[in-house]
Amino acid sequence: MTTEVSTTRSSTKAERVRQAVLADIVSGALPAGAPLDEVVLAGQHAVSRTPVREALRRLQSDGLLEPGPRRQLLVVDVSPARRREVTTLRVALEGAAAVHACTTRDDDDLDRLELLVLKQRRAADAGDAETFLRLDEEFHLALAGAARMPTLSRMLAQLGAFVRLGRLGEVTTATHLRGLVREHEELLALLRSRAADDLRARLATHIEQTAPRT
Amino acid sequence: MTTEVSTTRSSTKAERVRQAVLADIVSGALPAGAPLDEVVLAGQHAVSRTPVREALRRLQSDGLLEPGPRRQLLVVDVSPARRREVTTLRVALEGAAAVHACTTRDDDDLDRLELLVLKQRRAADAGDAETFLRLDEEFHLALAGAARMPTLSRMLAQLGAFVRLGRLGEVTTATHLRGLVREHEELLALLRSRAADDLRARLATHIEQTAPRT
DNA sequence: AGTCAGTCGAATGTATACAAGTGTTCGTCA
DNA sequence: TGACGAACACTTGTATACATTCGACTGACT
Repeated sequence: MTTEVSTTRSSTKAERVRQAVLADIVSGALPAGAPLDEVVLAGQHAVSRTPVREALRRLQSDGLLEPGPRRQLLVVDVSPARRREVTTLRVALEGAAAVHACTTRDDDDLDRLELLVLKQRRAADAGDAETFLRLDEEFHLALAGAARMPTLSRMLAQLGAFVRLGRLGEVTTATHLRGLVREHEELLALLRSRAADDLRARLATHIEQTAPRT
Repeated sequence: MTTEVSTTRSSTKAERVRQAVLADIVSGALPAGAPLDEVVLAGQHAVSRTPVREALRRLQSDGLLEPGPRRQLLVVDVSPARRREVTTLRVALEGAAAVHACTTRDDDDLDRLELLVLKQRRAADAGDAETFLRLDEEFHLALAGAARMPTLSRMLAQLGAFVRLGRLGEVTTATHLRGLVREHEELLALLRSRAADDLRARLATHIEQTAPRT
Protein backbone atom coordinates (compact mmCIF):
# COMPACT_ATOMS: atom_id res chain seq x y z
CA MET A 1 0.00 0.00 0.00
CA THR A 2 1.57 3.23 -1.15
CA THR A 3 0.41 6.77 -0.58
CA GLU A 4 -2.78 6.99 -2.64
CA VAL A 5 -3.01 10.56 -1.43
CA SER A 6 -3.61 12.13 -4.80
CA THR A 7 -6.00 9.42 -5.94
CA THR A 8 -8.51 10.71 -3.41
CA ARG A 9 -11.74 8.96 -4.13
CA SER A 10 -14.22 11.80 -4.52
CA SER A 11 -17.10 9.96 -2.95
CA THR A 12 -18.60 13.27 -1.86
CA LYS A 13 -19.92 15.94 -4.17
CA ALA A 14 -18.29 18.71 -2.18
CA GLU A 15 -14.92 17.12 -2.79
CA ARG A 16 -15.58 16.65 -6.49
CA VAL A 17 -16.54 20.31 -6.82
CA ARG A 18 -13.46 21.34 -4.89
CA GLN A 19 -11.20 19.31 -7.19
CA ALA A 20 -12.91 20.76 -10.26
CA VAL A 21 -12.63 24.37 -9.12
CA LEU A 22 -9.04 23.79 -8.04
CA ALA A 23 -8.25 22.37 -11.46
CA ASP A 24 -9.86 25.37 -13.12
CA ILE A 25 -7.77 27.70 -10.98
CA VAL A 26 -4.39 26.06 -11.59
CA SER A 27 -5.17 25.61 -15.28
CA GLY A 28 -5.91 29.29 -15.67
CA ALA A 29 -9.53 28.76 -16.70
CA LEU A 30 -10.38 30.80 -13.62
CA PRO A 31 -7.85 33.65 -13.77
CA ALA A 32 -6.70 35.75 -10.82
CA GLY A 33 -9.39 38.11 -9.67
CA ALA A 34 -12.28 36.10 -11.10
CA PRO A 35 -15.29 36.17 -8.77
CA LEU A 36 -16.83 32.87 -7.71
CA ASP A 37 -20.57 32.76 -7.29
CA GLU A 38 -22.04 29.92 -5.29
CA VAL A 39 -25.23 29.63 -7.28
CA VAL A 40 -23.43 29.83 -10.63
CA LEU A 41 -21.02 27.07 -9.63
CA ALA A 42 -23.91 25.03 -8.29
CA GLY A 43 -25.57 25.24 -11.67
CA GLN A 44 -22.40 24.40 -13.57
CA HIS A 45 -21.77 21.28 -11.51
CA ALA A 46 -25.42 20.28 -11.19
CA VAL A 47 -25.39 20.25 -7.41
CA SER A 48 -26.95 22.43 -4.74
CA ARG A 49 -25.27 25.35 -3.03
CA THR A 50 -24.36 23.30 0.02
CA PRO A 51 -21.47 21.24 -1.41
CA VAL A 52 -20.31 24.23 -3.47
CA ARG A 53 -20.19 26.29 -0.32
CA GLU A 54 -18.13 23.67 1.44
CA ALA A 55 -15.71 23.46 -1.47
CA LEU A 56 -15.26 27.22 -1.58
CA ARG A 57 -14.66 27.49 2.13
CA ARG A 58 -11.95 24.89 1.96
CA LEU A 59 -10.28 26.56 -0.99
CA GLN A 60 -10.45 29.80 0.94
CA SER A 61 -8.81 28.32 4.00
CA ASP A 62 -6.10 26.98 1.69
CA GLY A 63 -5.46 30.54 0.61
CA LEU A 64 -6.54 30.16 -3.01
CA LEU A 65 -9.58 32.38 -2.64
CA GLU A 66 -9.81 35.65 -0.81
CA PRO A 67 -12.74 37.85 0.11
CA GLY A 68 -12.99 40.87 -2.14
CA PRO A 69 -15.28 43.86 -2.54
CA ARG A 70 -19.02 43.33 -2.84
CA ARG A 71 -18.72 40.35 -0.49
CA GLN A 72 -17.32 38.22 -3.27
CA LEU A 73 -14.79 35.42 -3.21
CA LEU A 74 -12.03 36.10 -5.72
CA VAL A 75 -9.32 33.86 -7.11
CA VAL A 76 -6.14 34.98 -5.42
CA ASP A 77 -3.55 36.84 -7.45
CA VAL A 78 -0.13 35.20 -7.40
CA SER A 79 2.21 38.13 -7.63
CA PRO A 80 5.97 37.76 -8.20
CA ALA A 81 6.45 38.60 -4.53
CA ARG A 82 4.14 35.78 -3.58
CA ARG A 83 5.98 33.37 -5.86
CA ARG A 84 9.21 34.28 -4.12
CA GLU A 85 7.51 33.74 -0.78
CA VAL A 86 6.37 30.29 -1.81
CA THR A 87 9.89 29.43 -2.90
CA THR A 88 11.28 30.63 0.42
CA LEU A 89 8.72 28.56 2.27
CA ARG A 90 9.49 25.48 0.25
CA VAL A 91 13.19 25.87 0.96
CA ALA A 92 12.50 26.25 4.68
CA LEU A 93 10.00 23.42 4.97
CA GLU A 94 11.47 20.90 2.56
CA GLY A 95 14.92 21.65 3.94
CA ALA A 96 13.80 20.88 7.47
CA ALA A 97 12.05 17.76 6.24
CA ALA A 98 15.11 16.60 4.32
CA VAL A 99 17.37 16.90 7.35
CA HIS A 100 14.95 14.96 9.47
CA ALA A 101 14.35 12.39 6.76
CA CYS A 102 18.03 11.48 6.78
CA THR A 103 17.51 9.83 10.15
CA THR A 104 13.96 8.56 9.74
CA ARG A 105 14.01 7.37 6.15
CA ASP A 106 13.13 3.85 5.30
CA ASP A 107 14.04 1.47 2.49
CA ASP A 108 10.48 1.77 1.27
CA ASP A 109 10.93 5.52 1.00
CA LEU A 110 13.95 5.00 -1.20
CA ASP A 111 12.05 2.53 -3.34
CA ARG A 112 9.16 4.91 -3.81
CA LEU A 113 11.47 7.77 -4.74
CA GLU A 114 13.45 5.57 -7.09
CA LEU A 115 10.29 4.57 -8.87
CA LEU A 116 9.21 8.18 -9.20
CA VAL A 117 12.57 9.15 -10.67
CA LEU A 118 12.25 6.30 -13.15
CA LYS A 119 8.85 7.50 -14.29
CA GLN A 120 10.21 11.03 -14.46
CA ARG A 121 12.95 9.93 -16.80
CA ARG A 122 10.37 8.36 -19.08
CA ALA A 123 8.23 11.51 -19.03
CA ALA A 124 11.27 13.69 -19.64
CA ASP A 125 12.44 11.59 -22.59
CA ALA A 126 8.93 11.78 -24.02
CA GLY A 127 8.90 15.53 -23.47
CA ASP A 128 5.66 15.13 -21.52
CA ALA A 129 5.92 18.22 -19.33
CA GLU A 130 2.50 17.84 -17.76
CA THR A 131 3.15 14.33 -16.49
CA PHE A 132 6.62 15.34 -15.38
CA LEU A 133 5.32 18.24 -13.28
CA ARG A 134 2.86 15.94 -11.55
CA LEU A 135 5.63 13.43 -10.82
CA ASP A 136 7.89 16.25 -9.67
CA GLU A 137 5.35 17.33 -7.08
CA GLU A 138 4.90 13.72 -6.00
CA PHE A 139 8.65 13.35 -5.63
CA HIS A 140 8.98 16.37 -3.39
CA LEU A 141 6.02 15.27 -1.29
CA ALA A 142 7.42 11.76 -0.97
CA LEU A 143 10.80 13.16 0.02
CA ALA A 144 9.15 15.23 2.74
CA GLY A 145 7.00 12.25 3.67
CA ALA A 146 10.11 10.30 4.60
CA ALA A 147 10.55 12.69 7.51
CA ARG A 148 7.30 11.42 9.10
CA MET A 149 6.15 14.93 9.87
CA PRO A 150 2.45 14.97 9.01
CA THR A 151 1.86 18.65 9.71
CA LEU A 152 4.76 19.64 7.52
CA SER A 153 3.50 17.37 4.77
CA ARG A 154 0.09 18.97 4.94
CA MET A 155 1.58 22.43 4.67
CA LEU A 156 3.64 21.44 1.66
CA ALA A 157 0.57 19.95 0.03
CA GLN A 158 -1.17 23.28 0.50
CA LEU A 159 1.74 25.08 -1.11
CA GLY A 160 1.48 22.74 -4.07
CA ALA A 161 -1.41 24.65 -5.55
CA PHE A 162 0.63 27.87 -5.49
CA VAL A 163 3.58 26.13 -7.07
CA ARG A 164 1.41 24.85 -9.89
CA LEU A 165 -0.14 28.28 -10.27
CA GLY A 166 3.27 29.91 -10.51
CA ARG A 167 4.34 27.45 -13.19
CA LEU A 168 1.35 28.19 -15.40
CA GLY A 169 2.89 29.51 -18.58
CA GLU A 170 6.26 27.91 -18.03
CA VAL A 171 8.05 26.52 -21.05
CA THR A 172 10.06 23.38 -20.43
CA THR A 173 12.20 21.60 -22.97
CA ALA A 174 12.99 17.92 -22.81
CA THR A 175 16.63 18.77 -22.12
CA HIS A 176 15.59 20.89 -19.19
CA LEU A 177 13.41 18.12 -17.83
CA ARG A 178 16.26 15.61 -18.11
CA GLY A 179 18.41 18.00 -16.08
CA LEU A 180 15.79 18.04 -13.34
CA VAL A 181 15.65 14.24 -13.32
CA ARG A 182 19.40 14.22 -12.86
CA GLU A 183 19.09 16.56 -9.89
CA HIS A 184 16.45 14.34 -8.36
CA GLU A 185 18.78 11.39 -8.71
CA GLU A 186 21.47 13.30 -6.86
CA LEU A 187 19.06 14.30 -4.11
CA LEU A 188 18.01 10.69 -3.74
CA ALA A 189 21.63 9.59 -3.49
CA LEU A 190 22.24 12.11 -0.72
CA LEU A 191 19.17 10.88 1.16
CA ARG A 192 20.37 7.31 0.75
CA SER A 193 23.75 8.15 2.28
CA ARG A 194 22.05 10.23 4.97
CA ALA A 195 24.14 13.32 4.12
CA ALA A 196 21.76 15.72 5.83
CA ASP A 197 23.54 19.04 5.33
CA ASP A 198 24.53 18.34 1.74
CA LEU A 199 20.99 17.24 1.00
CA ARG A 200 19.51 20.39 2.43
CA ALA A 201 21.90 22.63 0.52
CA ARG A 202 21.39 20.81 -2.75
CA LEU A 203 17.63 20.77 -2.28
CA ALA A 204 17.60 24.52 -1.67
CA THR A 205 19.38 25.32 -4.92
CA HIS A 206 17.22 22.80 -6.74
CA ILE A 207 14.02 24.46 -5.53
CA GLU A 208 15.29 27.95 -6.25
CA GLN A 209 16.32 27.01 -9.77
CA THR A 210 13.03 25.31 -10.43
CA ALA A 211 11.10 28.42 -9.39
CA PRO A 212 10.24 30.91 -12.14
CA ARG A 213 12.99 33.45 -12.52
CA THR A 214 11.09 36.66 -11.93
CA MET B 1 -4.72 50.75 11.83
CA THR B 2 -2.93 47.82 13.42
CA THR B 3 -3.38 44.14 12.81
CA GLU B 4 -6.71 43.33 14.51
CA VAL B 5 -6.22 39.80 13.27
CA SER B 6 -7.00 38.04 16.52
CA THR B 7 -9.94 40.25 17.38
CA THR B 8 -11.89 38.59 14.58
CA ARG B 9 -15.40 39.89 14.81
CA SER B 10 -17.53 36.77 15.12
CA SER B 11 -20.37 38.20 13.09
CA THR B 12 -21.19 34.73 11.81
CA LYS B 13 -22.48 31.86 13.90
CA ALA B 14 -20.18 29.38 12.19
CA GLU B 15 -17.21 31.45 13.30
CA ARG B 16 -18.48 31.73 16.85
CA VAL B 17 -18.96 27.97 17.04
CA ARG B 18 -15.50 27.44 15.63
CA GLN B 19 -13.94 29.72 18.23
CA ALA B 20 -15.88 27.99 20.99
CA VAL B 21 -14.91 24.48 19.92
CA LEU B 22 -11.32 25.59 19.41
CA ALA B 23 -11.29 27.05 22.90
CA ASP B 24 -12.68 23.80 24.31
CA ILE B 25 -9.95 21.87 22.52
CA VAL B 26 -7.01 23.98 23.63
CA SER B 27 -8.40 24.22 27.15
CA GLY B 28 -8.64 20.47 27.43
CA ALA B 29 -12.41 20.44 27.89
CA LEU B 30 -12.46 18.36 24.72
CA PRO B 31 -9.59 15.90 25.27
CA ALA B 32 -7.71 14.07 22.55
CA GLY B 33 -9.82 11.36 20.98
CA ALA B 34 -13.14 12.89 21.94
CA PRO B 35 -15.71 12.44 19.17
CA LEU B 36 -17.55 15.49 17.90
CA ASP B 37 -21.17 15.07 16.96
CA GLU B 38 -22.73 17.71 14.74
CA VAL B 39 -26.19 17.52 16.24
CA VAL B 40 -24.90 17.54 19.82
CA LEU B 41 -22.78 20.62 19.18
CA ALA B 42 -25.71 22.25 17.40
CA GLY B 43 -27.80 21.74 20.50
CA GLN B 44 -25.11 23.00 22.84
CA HIS B 45 -24.63 26.21 20.89
CA ALA B 46 -28.30 26.66 20.01
CA VAL B 47 -27.70 26.76 16.28
CA SER B 48 -28.51 24.45 13.41
CA ARG B 49 -26.20 21.81 12.01
CA THR B 50 -25.13 24.01 9.11
CA PRO B 51 -22.81 26.43 10.94
CA VAL B 52 -21.57 23.60 13.17
CA ARG B 53 -20.68 21.63 10.10
CA GLU B 54 -18.78 24.54 8.65
CA ALA B 55 -16.88 25.07 11.90
CA LEU B 56 -15.91 21.41 12.09
CA ARG B 57 -14.72 21.29 8.51
CA ARG B 58 -12.49 24.27 9.08
CA LEU B 59 -11.05 22.81 12.26
CA GLN B 60 -10.44 19.62 10.32
CA SER B 61 -8.58 21.40 7.55
CA ASP B 62 -6.50 23.09 10.26
CA GLY B 63 -5.50 19.62 11.43
CA LEU B 64 -7.18 19.78 14.83
CA LEU B 65 -9.76 17.14 14.01
CA GLU B 66 -9.20 13.88 12.18
CA PRO B 67 -11.63 11.36 10.79
CA GLY B 68 -11.85 8.28 12.95
CA PRO B 69 -13.77 4.99 12.96
CA ARG B 70 -17.54 5.07 12.62
CA ARG B 71 -17.16 8.09 10.34
CA GLN B 72 -16.61 10.31 13.35
CA LEU B 73 -14.48 13.40 13.74
CA LEU B 74 -12.08 13.06 16.65
CA VAL B 75 -9.97 15.61 18.45
CA VAL B 76 -6.42 15.02 17.30
CA ASP B 77 -3.92 13.55 19.71
CA VAL B 78 -0.85 15.72 20.23
CA SER B 79 1.88 13.21 20.88
CA PRO B 80 5.38 14.17 22.05
CA ALA B 81 6.58 13.46 18.51
CA ARG B 82 4.04 15.90 17.18
CA ARG B 83 5.08 18.53 19.71
CA ARG B 84 8.65 18.17 18.50
CA GLU B 85 7.46 18.48 14.94
CA VAL B 86 5.63 21.70 15.72
CA THR B 87 8.76 23.08 17.35
CA THR B 88 10.84 22.17 14.31
CA LEU B 89 8.31 23.83 12.04
CA ARG B 90 8.27 26.98 14.14
CA VAL B 91 12.04 27.18 14.01
CA ALA B 92 12.02 26.75 10.24
CA LEU B 93 9.19 29.14 9.52
CA GLU B 94 9.84 31.84 12.10
CA GLY B 95 13.53 31.66 11.30
CA ALA B 96 12.89 32.30 7.63
CA ALA B 97 10.50 35.09 8.52
CA ALA B 98 12.99 36.68 10.90
CA VAL B 99 15.73 36.78 8.28
CA HIS B 100 13.41 38.33 5.77
CA ALA B 101 11.99 40.75 8.32
CA CYS B 102 15.43 42.22 8.87
CA THR B 103 15.21 43.82 5.44
CA THR B 104 11.48 44.51 5.28
CA ARG B 105 10.79 45.66 8.82
CA ASP B 106 9.25 48.97 9.48
CA ASP B 107 9.31 51.43 12.35
CA ASP B 108 5.67 50.57 13.01
CA ASP B 109 6.66 46.93 13.39
CA LEU B 110 9.19 47.87 16.02
CA ASP B 111 6.61 50.00 17.82
CA ARG B 112 4.10 47.19 17.85
CA LEU B 113 6.64 44.71 19.16
CA GLU B 114 7.87 47.16 21.77
CA LEU B 115 4.33 47.64 23.02
CA LEU B 116 3.80 43.89 23.21
CA VAL B 117 6.99 43.42 25.21
CA LEU B 118 5.84 46.16 27.56
CA LYS B 119 2.54 44.42 28.17
CA GLN B 120 4.39 41.14 28.59
CA ARG B 121 6.51 42.63 31.32
CA ARG B 122 3.40 43.74 33.17
CA ALA B 123 1.81 40.30 32.80
CA ALA B 124 5.03 38.61 33.89
CA ASP B 125 5.36 40.80 36.98
CA ALA B 126 1.75 40.06 37.85
CA GLY B 127 2.40 36.35 37.34
CA ASP B 128 -0.51 36.28 34.89
CA ALA B 129 0.58 33.32 32.78
CA GLU B 130 -2.58 33.17 30.70
CA THR B 131 -2.29 36.76 29.51
CA PHE B 132 1.41 36.32 28.96
CA LEU B 133 0.95 33.29 26.72
CA ARG B 134 -1.55 35.19 24.61
CA LEU B 135 0.86 38.11 24.30
CA ASP B 136 3.70 35.71 23.55
CA GLU B 137 1.80 34.28 20.60
CA GLU B 138 0.97 37.80 19.44
CA PHE B 139 4.62 38.75 19.65
CA HIS B 140 5.77 35.85 17.53
CA LEU B 141 3.04 36.50 14.97
CA ALA B 142 3.92 40.19 14.85
CA LEU B 143 7.59 39.35 14.41
CA ALA B 144 6.74 37.10 11.49
CA GLY B 145 4.32 39.69 10.19
CA ALA B 146 7.18 42.14 9.76
CA ALA B 147 8.44 39.88 6.97
CA ARG B 148 5.33 40.66 4.89
CA MET B 149 4.88 36.99 3.97
CA PRO B 150 1.15 36.38 4.23
CA THR B 151 1.25 32.66 3.49
CA LEU B 152 3.89 32.11 6.13
CA SER B 153 1.86 34.13 8.62
CA ARG B 154 -1.18 32.01 7.94
CA MET B 155 0.77 28.82 8.46
CA LEU B 156 2.14 30.08 11.75
CA ALA B 157 -1.34 31.04 12.85
CA GLN B 158 -2.45 27.47 12.15
CA LEU B 159 0.42 26.15 14.22
CA GLY B 160 -0.66 28.38 17.09
CA ALA B 161 -3.41 26.00 18.12
CA PHE B 162 -0.91 23.14 18.40
CA VAL B 163 1.45 25.30 20.39
CA ARG B 164 -1.30 26.17 22.84
CA LEU B 165 -2.33 22.52 23.00
CA GLY B 166 1.21 21.47 23.79
CA ARG B 167 1.44 23.99 26.59
CA LEU B 168 -1.68 22.75 28.30
CA GLY B 169 -0.48 21.66 31.70
CA GLU B 170 2.63 23.78 31.67
CA VAL B 171 3.67 25.42 34.91
CA THR B 172 5.25 28.82 34.60
CA THR B 173 6.65 30.89 37.43
CA ALA B 174 6.87 34.66 37.35
CA THR B 175 10.65 34.38 37.25
CA HIS B 176 10.44 32.15 34.22
CA LEU B 177 8.09 34.60 32.51
CA ARG B 178 10.43 37.50 33.21
CA GLY B 179 13.22 35.53 31.56
CA LEU B 180 11.11 35.12 28.46
CA VAL B 181 10.39 38.83 28.37
CA ARG B 182 14.10 39.43 28.50
CA GLU B 183 14.63 37.13 25.54
CA HIS B 184 11.95 38.94 23.61
CA GLU B 185 13.70 42.22 24.28
CA GLU B 186 16.91 40.77 22.90
CA LEU B 187 15.16 39.45 19.81
CA LEU B 188 13.62 42.85 19.25
CA ALA B 189 17.03 44.50 19.56
CA LEU B 190 18.44 42.14 16.94
CA LEU B 191 15.57 42.91 14.60
CA ARG B 192 16.12 46.60 15.15
CA SER B 193 19.79 46.34 14.19
CA ARG B 194 18.87 44.04 11.28
CA ALA B 195 21.25 41.32 12.48
CA ALA B 196 19.59 38.59 10.45
CA ASP B 197 21.77 35.59 11.25
CA ASP B 198 22.03 36.38 14.94
CA LEU B 199 18.30 36.91 15.11
CA ARG B 200 17.57 33.59 13.50
CA ALA B 201 19.95 31.71 15.77
CA ARG B 202 18.65 33.40 18.89
CA LEU B 203 15.05 32.85 17.84
CA ALA B 204 15.72 29.14 17.29
CA THR B 205 17.06 28.59 20.79
CA HIS B 206 14.27 30.72 22.21
CA ILE B 207 11.60 28.61 20.53
CA GLU B 208 13.27 25.35 21.47
CA GLN B 209 13.59 26.38 25.10
CA THR B 210 9.99 27.52 25.22
CA ALA B 211 8.78 24.18 23.94
CA PRO B 212 7.85 21.56 26.54
CA ARG B 213 10.83 19.46 27.54
CA THR B 214 9.53 15.98 26.72
C1' DA C 1 -26.13 70.48 -7.95
C1' DG C 2 -24.40 67.72 -4.35
C1' DT C 3 -25.20 64.96 -0.44
C1' DC C 4 -27.62 62.19 2.67
C1' DA C 5 -31.11 58.94 3.76
C1' DG C 6 -34.21 55.37 2.74
C1' DT C 7 -35.50 51.52 0.16
C1' DC C 8 -34.68 47.78 -2.83
C1' DG C 9 -32.04 43.87 -4.52
C1' DA C 10 -28.70 40.28 -4.81
C1' DA C 11 -25.60 37.82 -2.55
C1' DT C 12 -24.34 34.99 1.49
C1' DG C 13 -25.74 32.94 6.23
C1' DT C 14 -28.92 29.78 8.45
C1' DA C 15 -32.48 26.44 9.27
C1' DT C 16 -34.83 22.35 8.21
C1' DA C 17 -36.29 18.55 5.57
C1' DC C 18 -34.78 14.67 2.92
C1' DA C 19 -31.45 11.07 1.10
C1' DA C 20 -27.92 7.89 1.45
C1' DG C 21 -24.47 5.18 3.51
C1' DT C 22 -22.61 2.53 7.31
C1' DG C 23 -22.30 0.00 11.56
C1' DT C 24 -25.03 -2.83 14.54
C1' DT C 25 -28.08 -6.04 16.05
C1' DC C 26 -31.25 -9.54 15.80
C1' DG C 27 -32.98 -13.49 13.63
C1' DT C 28 -32.60 -17.57 11.10
C1' DC C 29 -30.30 -21.29 8.97
C1' DA C 30 -26.68 -24.70 8.61
C1' DT D 1 -23.95 -23.06 18.59
C1' DG D 2 -21.78 -20.30 15.28
C1' DA D 3 -22.03 -17.78 11.21
C1' DC D 4 -24.28 -15.34 7.68
C1' DG D 5 -27.67 -12.07 6.18
C1' DA D 6 -31.19 -8.72 6.38
C1' DA D 7 -33.46 -5.01 8.65
C1' DC D 8 -32.92 -1.01 11.49
C1' DA D 9 -31.09 3.00 13.60
C1' DC D 10 -27.88 6.67 13.67
C1' DT D 11 -24.84 9.68 11.46
C1' DT D 12 -23.39 12.42 7.84
C1' DG D 13 -24.26 14.30 2.94
C1' DT D 14 -27.41 17.05 0.13
C1' DA D 15 -31.22 19.93 -1.25
C1' DT D 16 -34.23 23.67 -0.61
C1' DA D 17 -36.54 27.31 1.63
C1' DC D 18 -36.06 31.27 4.66
C1' DA D 19 -33.43 35.16 7.04
C1' DT D 20 -30.13 38.62 7.05
C1' DT D 21 -26.79 41.64 5.70
C1' DC D 22 -24.45 44.68 2.80
C1' DG D 23 -24.19 47.37 -1.30
C1' DA D 24 -26.26 50.10 -4.78
C1' DC D 25 -29.64 53.04 -6.62
C1' DT D 26 -32.94 56.57 -6.30
C1' DG D 27 -35.24 60.20 -4.35
C1' DA D 28 -35.69 64.38 -1.84
C1' DC D 29 -33.83 68.04 0.78
C1' DT D 30 -30.36 71.63 1.65
